[in-house]
Amino acid sequence: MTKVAGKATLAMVAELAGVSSPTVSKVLNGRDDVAESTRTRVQEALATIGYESPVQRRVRAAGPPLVDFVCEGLSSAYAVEVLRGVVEHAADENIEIVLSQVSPELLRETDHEDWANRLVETGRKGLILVTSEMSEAQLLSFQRRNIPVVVIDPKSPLKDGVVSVGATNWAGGKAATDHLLGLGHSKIAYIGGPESAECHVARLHGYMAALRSNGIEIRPEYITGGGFKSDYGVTGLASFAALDDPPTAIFASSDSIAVGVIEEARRRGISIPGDLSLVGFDGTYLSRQTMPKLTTVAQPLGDMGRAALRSVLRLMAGDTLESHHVELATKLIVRDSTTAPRA
Amino acid sequence: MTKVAGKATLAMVAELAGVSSPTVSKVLNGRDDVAESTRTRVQEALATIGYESPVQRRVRAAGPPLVDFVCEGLSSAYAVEVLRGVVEHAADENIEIVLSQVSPELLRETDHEDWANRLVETGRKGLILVTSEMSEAQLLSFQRRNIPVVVIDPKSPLKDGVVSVGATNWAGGKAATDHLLGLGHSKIAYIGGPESAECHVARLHGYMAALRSNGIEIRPEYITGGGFKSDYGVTGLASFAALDDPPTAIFASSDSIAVGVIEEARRRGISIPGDLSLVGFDGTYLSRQTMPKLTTVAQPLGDMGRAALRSVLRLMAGDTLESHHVELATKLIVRDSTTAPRA
DNA sequence: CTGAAAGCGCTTACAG
DNA sequence: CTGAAAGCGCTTACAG
Repeated sequence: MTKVAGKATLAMVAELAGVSSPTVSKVLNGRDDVAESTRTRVQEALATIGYESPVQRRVRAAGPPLVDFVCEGLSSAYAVEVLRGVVEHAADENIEIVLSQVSPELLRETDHEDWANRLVETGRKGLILVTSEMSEAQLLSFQRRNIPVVVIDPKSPLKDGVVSVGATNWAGGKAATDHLLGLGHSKIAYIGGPESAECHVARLHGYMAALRSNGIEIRPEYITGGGFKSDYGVTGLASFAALDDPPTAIFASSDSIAVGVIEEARRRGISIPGDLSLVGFDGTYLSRQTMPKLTTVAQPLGDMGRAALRSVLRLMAGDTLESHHVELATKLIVRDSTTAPRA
Repeated sequence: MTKVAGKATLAMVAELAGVSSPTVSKVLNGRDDVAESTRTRVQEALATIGYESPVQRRVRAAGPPLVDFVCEGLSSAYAVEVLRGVVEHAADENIEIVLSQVSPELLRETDHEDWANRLVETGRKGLILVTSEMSEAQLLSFQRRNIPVVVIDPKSPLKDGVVSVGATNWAGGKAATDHLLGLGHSKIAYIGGPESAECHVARLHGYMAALRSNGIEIRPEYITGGGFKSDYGVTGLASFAALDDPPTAIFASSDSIAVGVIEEARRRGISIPGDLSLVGFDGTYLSRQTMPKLTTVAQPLGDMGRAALRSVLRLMAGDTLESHHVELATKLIVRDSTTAPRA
C-alpha cells in the first residue's frame, strides 16, 4: 500500500497494471470496452497507488474534507444541539459540514444511486444523518462507494455494518422513574412518543422496569402518547385527569411533551410540583426555560454529534470500529418540577 | 452575454480579452503579476463568456451549487435563526450550504488570497457572513474572483459594493421606547451592546430620539452596557438600583440582556412588570420562554437569512442589486413584561 | 479489446 | 507585466 498522495499519475497506474494509459482512462470513466479481467487489474492498481483524478486532487488540496449533515430542518432544538456538537468538532478537525435539509418524502423519492454518485463527484467524504428513515438500498449505495455513514438516534434498529450513535434511553427512562419512586410516588404515568420510535420503546421499558422492580403493577391507563410534540402532553394530562384514580407523577418522554403538560396543568389549576410531579426527557433549552424549571433526563446531544463525526472520520481513515452502535449516557437533572406526593 | 455553458475554453476568453492564454490562467489563479487593467479586462471576458474551470464544471454537473455560511458558532439563538432561514430558502432553490465556524482571531490570521482561492477551487459560489469583522483586503480578494458576499447585520458600515442585510435597528429602538412612553413611563433606562456595534448605536439613537421628541431629557446615568450577554443585564440593573432616582422601565438591547435583568430583579425582589417594565430586542425563543413573557422588538432573522441567500443568488446570476444594503422591518411584540408605572 | 499517436486544455518557466 | 514555447496529464480516434 504505497500511497504517495498528490503524485500518482495515470501513467504510473498503467505501468503497475501492465496496460497503457488510455486503458486506465477508460476504466476511470466507466467505459465498457474493457475486458473484465483488465478492469479488475487496473482497479487494483488504482487502489494500490491511491490514484486521484486532477479534480479530486484539486478539491482535496483546496480545502478541508466535506461531510454532509442531513436533517429534517433546524426547527427542533434537538437537531440544532446535535449540529452544534458536530460543527464544533469539525472546526477542531479541519472538516467542513454541508447542511442538507431533507424531508422524509424527498428522501424516499430520491434515486439512491444518483445521490451516492453526486456525493462522490462533489468530494463528500462522509454522511451524518439526523433523520428518520433511510432505506437499506440507500445505505448499500453509500457502502459500495466507501462513503461512511453514521446515523444519530436511529428510529429503528439498523442492519449490521451501519454505524449509529444514540443515548441510553432505557437507563434514562429507568432513572426518571426511579427518581419519582424515590420521592414516594407510586402512581406514575408515562406519556410517550410514536410507537415506531426505538427510543420511545426503550424509555417506556425503562419506566416499566423501574416500576416492576419496586413491585408496582403497570396500569395501562397510565400509559399514553403517540408523538414527541407538546400536544401529546396536553391530551395526555387531560386523559389522566379524567381517571378515577389519577397519577401523582408523570414521566414525559420529551421536554416538548412536558411543556404541554405544564400548559394544560395551568389551565386546570393543577399545581406542579404541588399536585403533580413531572419529569421530562432531552434536556434542551426548553427544560431550562419552563416555569417551574423542569426536572429532566438530559441527552448529551452535542457529544452525540461529536461522537458521530469522530466515527465518520475514523471510517474515512480506514479504521474498523469496535462497535456499530454506541450509546452515550443520559443524566437525570433534578430541578423544580418534582417533589414528594401529598400525604 | 453569450453563455455557452460547458464549452467556453480559456483560449476563447484570451481571444476576447485580447491577451494570451497564460495571462488568463494567471487571473484565474489569483496571481498578482497581472496589471490591474488587464485583470479587469480578463474578468469581463470571463463573465461575458461564462467561463468555468474544469473543476467547476465537474462540480456543477455533479450537484447543487455550494454557498458558505460563516458564523462564530451555533450557541447564539441569533445565528441559528438566521441559518434556519438560509437553509429553508436553500432547500427551495436547490442550493447546499456549507457551515463554517470561524473565530474572529482565525479570521484575522487566515491568508485572504488562500481563502478566496480555496473557495473558487472547491466550487463555492457565494458567501454569507454572520460574523463581526472582515477586513477590506479580504473582501477585495473575494471580489477579484467574482465570489458574491453578503454580510448579515454588519458591525460597522461597509464599503460600497459589499452587500449587507440588516434590520431597522433605529426604528426598533424608537418603537420600544415609544411603547414605554405610551404606557406613561418617563424614567426609561437603556442597556446596550458593545460601542463598536452599529446595531447598538442605532438602537441607542432610536431610544434617544423617542425621548427627545417627547421632551424628556436624556440622563447619562440611565445608559449603560458593553455587550449583548445576560451579564450586562445583571450589572445594568444593579447600577440602576443604586441610583437615588431609579428608572421605572428598561429597554434592553437584546433578549439575553433582558434575561439578565429578570434574574437580577428576582434576586432583589423587584417585580416585573409591577415595579419595573422591561422591553427586550431580537425576539428569539428566549423572549417566549421567560417568566413573565418578554415584550420585545423582534428582528425577522429567518427572513434576513432568506434575503441574504436571495441576494447571493442574484449576484451569482450576474444581476445588479438596487441597493448594497437592505434593512428588514423590526416589529414590537407586546407581551407581559410591560405595564403602566405605579402612580 | 488494446495501445501508439495525435490532440486538448491548462500551467509553468523564462526571455524580453 | 506579458506571451511564445515547452510541458503535463488526460482523452479521443482509430488501426490492428
